[in-house]
Amino acid sequence: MPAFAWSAADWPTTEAEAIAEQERLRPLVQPHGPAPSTRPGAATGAHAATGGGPAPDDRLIAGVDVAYDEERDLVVAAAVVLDLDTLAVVEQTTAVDRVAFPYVPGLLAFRELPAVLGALGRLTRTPGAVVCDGYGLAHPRRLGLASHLGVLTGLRTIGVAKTPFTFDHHEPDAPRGSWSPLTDPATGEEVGRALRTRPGVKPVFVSVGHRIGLSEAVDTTLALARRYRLPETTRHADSLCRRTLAELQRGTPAN
DNA sequence: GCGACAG
DNA sequence: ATCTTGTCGC
Repeated sequence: MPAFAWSAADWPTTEAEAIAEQERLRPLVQPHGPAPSTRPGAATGAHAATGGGPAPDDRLIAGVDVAYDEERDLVVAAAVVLDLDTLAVVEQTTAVDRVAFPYVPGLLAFRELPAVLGALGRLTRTPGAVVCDGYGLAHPRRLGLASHLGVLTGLRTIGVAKTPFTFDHHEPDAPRGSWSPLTDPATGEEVGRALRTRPGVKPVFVSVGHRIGLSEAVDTTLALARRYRLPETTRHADSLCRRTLAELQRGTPAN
């Protein structure tokens, strides 16, 4: 899945520019996405969905995550592709980059996506969907990390966050699979779901990224989180980017 | 102005 | 996210 077409030169530098970019991309998010045969390309180009690589394989699902070394201004991203049936790792890649943006609630995508796009671009296979560590439509301007990545790549994306952010929810019932609405206190609308992936354990927060519905996003999350609270995709991506950052630091001791 | 705030 | 000790449990 060759590198995606995006120029670092156009990446927002200020919060105002970043917010303007989110408003520009927001209308490009697709709820369920057209049938494969009529599916338009991503916002940046006709064949952006695969970056010019192989067609998406719905039997595969990817997970992405990043780790930081704030002191050296470094960010390491990891992309791990799993077989949706066996949850076996099919392929994994990493990418190192300079931190391109500070952490600002609501603008997380500008901090993490450059490196994530780099890792995804190194994959040989094209997954049918990508699970992100964060939110999708559940966002102040309805363009969280997951939705943003989806619009940029054309790939189907899902957002699975570990905390409620600024949203409201009631505790889901104890059984695995139970869920309750995640609502935006500002508008009252349902922006996602608090989902119990493990009996009696703190829920995860699922929201739609791009080209998928909330129910399917929830089903996919449950399929990926059987033994642990978090999806296997994010667990693998998390350990890989941390491991990579650690050995990178080991080779470049403190200055 | 103050508090809250994905990762 | 990262920092950071010990502790309970499979």
